Amino acid sequence: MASKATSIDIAYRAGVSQSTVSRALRNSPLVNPETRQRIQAIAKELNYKVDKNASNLRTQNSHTLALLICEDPTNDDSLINPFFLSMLGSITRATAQQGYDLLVSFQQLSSDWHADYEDSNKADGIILLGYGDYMDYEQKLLKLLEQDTHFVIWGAEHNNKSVLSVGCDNHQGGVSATEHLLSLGVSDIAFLGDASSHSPEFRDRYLGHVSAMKAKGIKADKRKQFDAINTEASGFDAANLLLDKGLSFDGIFAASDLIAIGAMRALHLRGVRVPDDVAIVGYDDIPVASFANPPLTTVKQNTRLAGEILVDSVLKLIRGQAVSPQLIQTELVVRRSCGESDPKA
Amino acid sequence: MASKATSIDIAYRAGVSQSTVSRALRNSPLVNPETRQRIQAIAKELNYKVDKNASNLRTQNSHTLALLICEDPTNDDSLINPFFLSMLGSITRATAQQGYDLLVSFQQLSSDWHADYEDSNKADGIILLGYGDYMDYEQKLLKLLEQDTHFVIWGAEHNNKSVLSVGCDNHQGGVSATEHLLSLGVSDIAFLGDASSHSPEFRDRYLGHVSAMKAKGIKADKRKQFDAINTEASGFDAANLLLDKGLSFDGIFAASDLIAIGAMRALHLRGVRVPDDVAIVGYDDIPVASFANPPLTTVKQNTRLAGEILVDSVLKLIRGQAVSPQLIQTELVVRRSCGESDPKA
DNA sequence: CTAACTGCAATTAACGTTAACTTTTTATCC
DNA sequence: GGATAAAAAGTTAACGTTAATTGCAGTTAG
Repeated sequence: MASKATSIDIAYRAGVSQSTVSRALRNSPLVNPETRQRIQAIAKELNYKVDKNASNLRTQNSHTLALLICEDPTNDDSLINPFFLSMLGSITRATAQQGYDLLVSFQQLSSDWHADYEDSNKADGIILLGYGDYMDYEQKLLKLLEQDTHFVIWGAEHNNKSVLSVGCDNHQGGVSATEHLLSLGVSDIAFLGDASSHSPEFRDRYLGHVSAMKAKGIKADKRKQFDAINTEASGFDAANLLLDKGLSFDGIFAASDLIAIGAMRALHLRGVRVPDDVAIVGYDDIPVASFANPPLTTVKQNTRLAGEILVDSVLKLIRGQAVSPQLIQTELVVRRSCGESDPKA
Repeated sequence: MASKATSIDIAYRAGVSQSTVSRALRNSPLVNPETRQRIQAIAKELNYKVDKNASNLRTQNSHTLALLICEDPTNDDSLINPFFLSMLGSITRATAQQGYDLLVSFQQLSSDWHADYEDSNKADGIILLGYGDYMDYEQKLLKLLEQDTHFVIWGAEHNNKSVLSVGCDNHQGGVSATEHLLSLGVSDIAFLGDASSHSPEFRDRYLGHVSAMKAKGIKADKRKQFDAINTEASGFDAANLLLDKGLSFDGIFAASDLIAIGAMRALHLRGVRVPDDVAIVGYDDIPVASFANPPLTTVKQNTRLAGEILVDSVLKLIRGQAVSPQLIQTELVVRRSCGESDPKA
């Protein structure tokens, strides 16, 4: 074929007007069923597809969502946080299920993404995926609000009530991880992970940990909290620091699976056995967790559900429907790293 | 602001015509530098962004690529092949680097994606990521060709010379994995992975294995090749089958890391020690590989480079520049699963 | 002093849809 | 059989750009 078929070509062949073609293809009841079928047949034959740009321009919406993944600038491209990748998968499917397309982008924090996607009509709404808070993250969120952009952020409920958020209940996750350790008689627990307000997620997990301890009448020892960011290397370092301090501990609650895995490597090198000497719980249930040695007990975030709710939320926002922040319950996945038997092995 | 600013609004404020605004914003030399600056200042002030739909409609290109990930239909959403996720990351970055947007989609094989993205002008070109060959995959490729769609596929060079492909050299990867085992004195090697034409990648790895053996005067034992698809469970099953057969072997070359990890689980349960009793090499170097127990020696596919080349290739195709299929060399990553010492541990 | 040129900006015609309005055709009712 | 409504189609005006064409000063050349 010479060039792409347009609705006019179809109209010509069908001997009707172009607008009738448009209506017929969108199954408008205003067109005779017989004509409609004829038109649709021709369209199929010519392999016609409505031009999205024209259609979007006319209807002023793009039927597209943008997913922005904001990460700490890392030198290695391939080391994207596995949890985010899992979310990416579920968001992609949820988006497709709703008949929308998905634009994916990893954001350098420096760029002014805040202005881009929706303003240029590339997307009808934005999903922001990112851990922690960055330099000018807040400012940008405010800018988005100011511009009436439709967006949802992944994470804890935001100070600004106008920011719509969807996140897992990190506090509850911290509680159940700690309760699990306590139920096994492990009560001298170290926490590996940043507990400052720079990592709201980690901090909430820590607070959950503290309150679960408190509920059992145990005071969490602040000296046994070691900062760590969400990488294996950072977990390795934190565990070494912990060991170096010479403090007692029979359990570790790591703020993420990557941290836990790094910690296990450190423990292993120092001759500390898991779970015999130290029980360890991670967080996220990334794929690696089940393959670790021993398989890691962890707090699972339901990424499939999370993706669906995120997508559902932006769409509601776009449609002007009522929405409120959502908190998803976590689930403890018991494997061998705390001494329980792994059902799989 | 009431509604989004258009170029007409800017024209009004600047006291010039709308088309002058358009030119000024695209830095056309046809407009007086002074006027241009004035216009750009106003645009910034009004937070103006060109409407992509209008612009794309007019210029007839979308500055967008589509990435279609075709996978075997799996029931669990989150279990996307980690190798693909890594590719996704690198493709995303490469696309952004070239100033393009990226639409990502996971394809159910049933759907008629072949017709969608480029025909509807949503994307200027398509990158196809998928393992193996599926039911009507071929047909769809032909359809794409027929429609003059700009697309690249990930994988081995295609029979049809018109199909542009980018892939890693699976044969060479198979050779180097096997050579490594042989260099360690391991020569009774089982191969876990489909070796039929349904999995061109795996088959090439197998053929590489066979030819490396042959080069040392050893005939690969066809009985020691066990079918397995790219999942941990499948590797587990294949290894059990291998053990059940009672055939001798002191090495395993797994067609993928997931297969290798499943196999290691099976070996572990049967009391076979890695690397003491059996050396094992995987393929892909997915993140899990380095965290496995013992860390897995594997053939690394350079995903960053692959992503760049894929993107570069479609863009060349779109621009009508000459392109030819590319084969990327692999790299052996030595860890402990073959008895070598892991530099990391 | 007119003709040709140059540098800048305005006009205008697409791009391929959708949706509001109009018009024509067909069916219905007294 | 003619008024009336309903069904089906046609006309036309956007949507917000870009690019080709035209217009208009001011400058230069013959």
